[in-house]
Amino acid sequence: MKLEQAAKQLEALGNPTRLNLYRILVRADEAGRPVGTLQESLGIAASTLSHHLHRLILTGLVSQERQATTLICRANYPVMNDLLGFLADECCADAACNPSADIAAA
Amino acid sequence: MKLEQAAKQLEALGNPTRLNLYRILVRADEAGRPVGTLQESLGIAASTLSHHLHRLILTGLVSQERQATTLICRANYPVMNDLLGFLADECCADAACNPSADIAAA
DNA sequence: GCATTATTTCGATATTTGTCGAAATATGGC
DNA sequence: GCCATATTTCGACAAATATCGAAATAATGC
Repeated sequence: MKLEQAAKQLEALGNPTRLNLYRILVRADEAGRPVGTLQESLGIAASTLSHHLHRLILTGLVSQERQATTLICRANYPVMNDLLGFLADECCADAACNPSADIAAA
Repeated sequence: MKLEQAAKQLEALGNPTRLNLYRILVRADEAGRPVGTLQESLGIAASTLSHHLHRLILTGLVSQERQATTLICRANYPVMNDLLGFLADECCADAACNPSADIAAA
């Protein structure tokens, strides 16, 4: 069920620490960010960061790549695009999310 | 902080029952839905539904209007638009979410 | 293979969440 | 004012979450 998947991803983003984390990764773009520097930026325990990263990775929103001893984290844009697509298609069908089109739709 | 607000709204949508609920309300459009029919559609206890509705209302994603003894619930589109805007602006800056533009951006 | 650095897993704990049924409240009609 | 219907609030409880420090694992370089 697609709705379950969307809910999981929304839940993953629905935590201030994780949303901030995800935002940092998006801004890092293709270069990504090693886990270590993420920890410094966020100022949380390594184990806590690992936990949040794990949740983002489980939903597919973030991916990791090893480079020697460090792990590079990157935002997975296609997944976010799918999620935005779901919200637009399933939850904001047609003119519903476009106030100026309400009159035309009615 | 805008990020906190966005996280709250994402969290509100990040539960299968609430996402489903919100979807139903979006599809009901301007007509909205009384709490009672929502309960039938979702098949959950009235108190549970009330709890979920409360959370959606707290974030501004849903609003209610009294009509005699029944409460009509409606999706609040501008709030969803703001949220989508936040995701697009803060978290998917520029070409990041547009795969075809990656080459141009690099 | 050992030391070093990077990251995760483990265990613990306080807080939050999701769910229910029962009781309380609100609104309108008689 | 009382009754019927609609909805919320009140406990209660199991499950999930967020957080930490300490210990374990992974990977490289010597």
